[in-house]
Order: sequence, then C-alpha cells, then structure tokens
Amino acid sequence: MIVTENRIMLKKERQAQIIKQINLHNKVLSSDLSLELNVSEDTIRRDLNELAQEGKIVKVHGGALSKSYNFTATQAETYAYDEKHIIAQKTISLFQDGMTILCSGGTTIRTIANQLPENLNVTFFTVSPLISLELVEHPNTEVILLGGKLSNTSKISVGGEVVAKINEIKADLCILGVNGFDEDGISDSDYEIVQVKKAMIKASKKVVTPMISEKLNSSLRLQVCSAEEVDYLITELPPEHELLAAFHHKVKHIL
Amino acid sequence: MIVTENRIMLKKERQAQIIKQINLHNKVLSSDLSLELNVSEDTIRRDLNELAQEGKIVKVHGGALSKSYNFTATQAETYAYDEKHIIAQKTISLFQDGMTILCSGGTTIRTIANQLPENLNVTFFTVSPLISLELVEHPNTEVILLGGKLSNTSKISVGGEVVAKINEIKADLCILGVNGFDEDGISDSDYEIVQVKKAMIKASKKVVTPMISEKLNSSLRLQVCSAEEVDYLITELPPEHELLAAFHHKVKHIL
DNA sequence: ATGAAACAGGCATATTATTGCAAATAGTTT
DNA sequence: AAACTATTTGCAATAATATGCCTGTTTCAT
Repeated sequence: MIVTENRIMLKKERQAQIIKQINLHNKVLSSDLSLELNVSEDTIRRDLNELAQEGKIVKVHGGALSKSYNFTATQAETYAYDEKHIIAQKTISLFQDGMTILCSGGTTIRTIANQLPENLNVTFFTVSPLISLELVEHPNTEVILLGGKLSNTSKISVGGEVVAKINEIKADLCILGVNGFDEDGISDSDYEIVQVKKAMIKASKKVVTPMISEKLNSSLRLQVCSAEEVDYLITELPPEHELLAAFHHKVKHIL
Repeated sequence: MIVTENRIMLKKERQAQIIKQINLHNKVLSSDLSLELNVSEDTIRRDLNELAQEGKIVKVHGGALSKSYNFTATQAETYAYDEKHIIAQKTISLFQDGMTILCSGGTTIRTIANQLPENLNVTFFTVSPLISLELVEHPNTEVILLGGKLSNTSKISVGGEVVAKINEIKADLCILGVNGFDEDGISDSDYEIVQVKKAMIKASKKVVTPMISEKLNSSLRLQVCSAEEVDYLITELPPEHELLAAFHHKVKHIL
C-alpha cells in the first residue's frame, strides 16, 4: 500500500512510512523502500541511520529490523549481575577465534553470551533458545540451535534426539551451567537435563563450568560428572579464595 | 460582478486556512500553500513557525505535519496490537486438542503463541526460538524446537537440516507468518526462509496464514506458494470486507 | 575466492530557511 | 485628514538542508 497521491514527500513523512513498513514486516530492505518511496537508496540508508540513531529501529546490512524483535539480557533483570559479569569476562578469556563451543542454558551463560566481544569468530552450539537469541546478536558468531523437545522447567532442548545430535559434534569447549557443585562434581535434579549435559561433556575437549560461588558445595540428586572431569572452574572469586581451596586438587584449573 | 475573491486575506484568516489544509491532508508543503494562498513562501514559513510555536502543528523542512502524524517509540512498538489480537483469536479458533501444529516466526505468530488458552492440549513444532519460549509457558502444550543454523536477520532456524527435519513431520496445521501476500500467493525476500516455509507447507495438511490486512497486496522477490495452496487466510477484517474480495476464489477459507 | 550488493564519505545541486531591510498596510493619535 | 507607529509582507543575500551521484571500500552470499 503505497502513498502516491502527492508528488513530493516530506522527510518525516517518509520516515514514518518506513517505520510503518518495519512494524508490518519486521524487516525491510533498503532496495524495496527505495522503489516504494521513489527515492534513492542513499536517502533510504540515511533515513534508516537516523531512525536507528533515535533508537526506533535496528539497522542491519541491507535494511533494518523492528526493534521489538530484539531482546537481550538487561542489567536490571539479571540476578547478581556484577558477579556474573566477572564470571563472564573470565570465561570469555578462554575463547579463541575458530573455536567450536557448546553451551548449555542458565542465566550465567546468558550473561556470557550477552557480553561476547564483537570481533569474536566462533561457532556456538546450544540447546537453549534463549541463549541462541542472545548469541545471534553478535555478527561474527555462527549459532547452531540444537532442536528437540523443549523442557518446560529449564527451557532447553532435551530428549534422545538432542543427545544423538550432540554426539555428532566435536567441540573445543563445553560451557556448562551448573545447579549443584561440590567435591563429588556436578549434579542436577532433572533426569533429562543430566542426559544432555553428559552428552555435552563427552562431545567436548574441555569442560568449563562458570558459576556463582554460592552454588559451591551444593549437591542435587543426580550426578552429571565428577569434579576431575572439569577443566576450568570459574567463579567471581579470586582463585586463591578459601572457598575454592578444596577444589584445587580436583579440577584442572581454577579461574 | 466579483469583488470579494481577490481581496486581501488577513493573517489570521490565512492561518486558519493552513490549519484546515493540515487537518485535511495531515501535511502541507510550503510551496503549495504559497501558490494556493497567493503569498510568498516567506510568509507561509512565518505562519507555519507561529503555528508550530503555538503547538498547533509540527513544522518540518519543506512544510508542516499534523501533530498526530508523529510516531512515538512506544506507539511504534505496540503497532497494530489490536489487529494482531483479533487475528490471534481467529487463528486459535482453529486449534483442537490433539493436533500437531507447525509454526513459523514473526510477531503476529508470537501474539498467537502468547494468547493460547491454558487448557489447550496440542503439540507445536517451530523453527523460531522466540516462539518456542512463548509456547513453552503454556503448561499443556508440548513444544518441539526445530534446530539448525540460526539466521541472524530473521532469528529462525534455517538450512538443509531443518528442511530435512520438517519433511519427517506430519502436521495438521501450518501457521505461516507471511511478509508478502497478493493474488499470486505468498512471497518473501530471503532465500533460506523460503526453503523452510515451503517445507512447512508440504508437511502440513492445512495451511493457515494470519496477517494484518496491510500486508495484503504486497509482494516480495521470492515466491513461497500460490494463493490456492492457502487453506485459511486470516486478517483482522471481516471476511466480506472489500479488500478480501479478490481472494475469495483463490484461498479456500477466509476468516 | 570471487562477484555483486551495500556502505561511507565527499561533492554538486536544488530546495528550503533565516535574516535584515525596505515598502506596504493597518491601526492609532493628534 | 494627516502624521505617527506597529505590524505585516516581499525581496535579496546568505546559510542550512536534502537528495542524488560518484568513488573507493566493506560485506555478503555463493
């Protein structure tokens, strides 16, 4: 539905049309807008940049996206943000270009996904739709979502199909969100999730477990793996902190 | 004998004319007004500035706009909420316990997912992590997320693996968000998405396309399917609305 | 890897704004 | 009615804005 009644279109008017189109289609291509609004693509690009500047849309290569479509973790709604921020930075220091990284779910992992540096060039596999949406915001990462039945409680893909799929992967790192961790290792309370996590560990060269220190020395009913299988234990505390003392001869590295 | 037509127009009178024009067309160009009212553009500009000062209009480069023309960010984000609500209700009326339903992405579909009744007992397959998260909040629905490479523009799983997976499914309904729709059928602008949508249509007994009426008669580069392949066309309009007339002999049902 | 599309920045042009000023007009006072 | 003042209008010169085109570069998809 193109407005052609008037020969000349005011800039504001044109920009309003653009916003309308974006809200309609969730995305627009500069080339399409150029045709529909009878102005050059340069003008459209300038419009899109202005609108993006004003925060009304999200500019991408070739066009723009609706803003409501994007959602990323905000500082306010993340519990223990400061601690998780520290953990995220430590974890990210392990990432290197070209790596294949397998991620589970959880808010700690989500913070990591959110804080990835722009230029990082890695491939992520994840069973968490939430994490996948966070990761896909980063232009240089490739995100592969592992599908399956979605668990109502943990919001991750579970089931035999996911496990089978994970078994086909050969990852460099496994970033494992944990619910219970003590000297016996990682534990969890949901059978399905345990199966997925076990598969993830098996599929990866190194296992990284970022967690807030308050989860240390908690244990749940089902065993995921032993502490010895953990390559990197990451908390917000300095490695020499007394709370971590008991783990130094168990896990391979503490950050 | 004409004596009054070329009399001098007072300033107040002229400004009243300007307001009238703006209320009529939602916008005015300084150049047009100058011609219509037989005064210099300078005068028009001065008038527009005064009226803008008084808050009666919004002055922009080249003319002025009606105050209601301006979009605010919040208006933009909740754009067409009411319409989408109506569409969601109509779409949900097609759902029955025990069904298997295949969903694409998009904000219209997201609204549907959000408004599902609590007691509905169906299995959803979706390629959209965002939709999956919305669906999984409903206790009685089973959600199966179709994994694959995540498209960073559309945020849905794409690629051969997804298509292969969809081909294994036998669904009752396919709820297809559309970006372009006209008498030739459904069109889209992204090659990968078209592949996924084609597979979805093939895997389903009935194809349902909920869309805002503004998308009617818009068309994009790539063809997804013909209008004849659509079983239910759902818009916020009553089925007998004239805008839908052209589609009655094309699609099977219009709601 | 390679070719096409999209981008950024600069430049040229046309349109629109602003300002100061003088002429015209309206309103007021004598 | 004449004179005076304030307002309005048009004009010209200058500034600002908007747009399209061009060039070299970046990004993207195959």
